Amino acid sequence: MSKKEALLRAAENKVRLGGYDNFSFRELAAEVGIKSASVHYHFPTKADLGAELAHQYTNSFLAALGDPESILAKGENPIDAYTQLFRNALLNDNKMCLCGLLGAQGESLPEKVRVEVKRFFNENLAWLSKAHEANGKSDPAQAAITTISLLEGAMMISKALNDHSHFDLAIQ
Amino acid sequence: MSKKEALLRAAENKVRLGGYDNFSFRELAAEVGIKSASVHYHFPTKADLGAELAHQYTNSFLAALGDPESILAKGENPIDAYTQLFRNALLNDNKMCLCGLLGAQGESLPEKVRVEVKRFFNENLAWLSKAHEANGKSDPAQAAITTISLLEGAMMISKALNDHSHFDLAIQ
DNA sequence: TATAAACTATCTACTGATAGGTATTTATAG
DNA sequence: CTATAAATACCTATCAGTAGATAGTTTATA
Repeated sequence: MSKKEALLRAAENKVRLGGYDNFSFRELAAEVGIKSASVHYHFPTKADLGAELAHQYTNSFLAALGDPESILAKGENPIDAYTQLFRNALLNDNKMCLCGLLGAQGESLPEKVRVEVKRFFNENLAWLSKAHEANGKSDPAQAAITTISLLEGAMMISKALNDHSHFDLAIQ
Repeated sequence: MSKKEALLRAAENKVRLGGYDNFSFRELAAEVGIKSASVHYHFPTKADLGAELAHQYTNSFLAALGDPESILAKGENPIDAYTQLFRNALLNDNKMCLCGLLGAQGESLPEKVRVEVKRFFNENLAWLSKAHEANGKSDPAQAAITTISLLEGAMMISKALNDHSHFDLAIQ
């Protein structure tokens, strides 16, 4: 793993635990074994790092999802697959959704970070609409916002109360 | 309004826009017209301020809700009343739920702040359970976590996308 | 020999926090 | 009634620590 990748992974951990202000170039540098000034070689500003982090996070998330149609073709419910992806993020990593946390912080973020967070939610809503439509839902757009709201909210509360059983109860 | 109250109101605005790190004693002091050192007279540490803020926020929220039984006695659905309280917080203030944001940041917060955030969610879940039970729901605890998850999540996404119509669509 | 990836050294700005001082008000004891 | 003590609510000045960022330099790679 390159230093640049290592910096992004270290930043992801910190942001998912405490938000955009929860990492500094000094901390990241120390974790990957370089000096803080060198972080600026890979990312000119903190906003650049944050934006690239959110961008990659969105890409990984979408890649892990695959296509709703092909999930359905395998005889699985794409909404269940989506729910499980969230559940794994919470249970395996024991961390918030990166863009969930950044979304809540939106007003205080640099513009280029906010743009990437918006992209995450727009792409997710599009995916979920497609999935609900494939499931024959009468109002796919409404079902989409309901699904992602429930999952993000349940994740947040489970983290706040430090009890993942709330998540499992919410998604029943 | 006393300086202490003014400090808490100023802090609430900042936290609801960007989280716990989004205010400093200097900023608060400047806003209410005192010096940053004087803020320490009212709140020994930043954690003390944060904890008192979350505590008062929870109290105000519960006070605004009233009792589920008495809402029902007026012929209204307590869950609708609860939903409207969230909606007003989003539309009037155009800000996140204080404890929603702090809950997501949970891992990076001082312990005494985290305790107050937990209190917010436990009290809200208790209220919602009572309300759903009064409505004759078969599993009030599950309905409660579902309700609050949906509302917190919808609020977060509406803020992230800067479009409150998502909230209204989600609560239909 | 050019480029990439790091370095050292330094800057300004801001953070929460503390020590110690100054009025003003309130409560208490002679 | 008054002198004194204490509490309230601020102040100035300052601290050590950390923040993001920059300029200029070195080292390694291809």
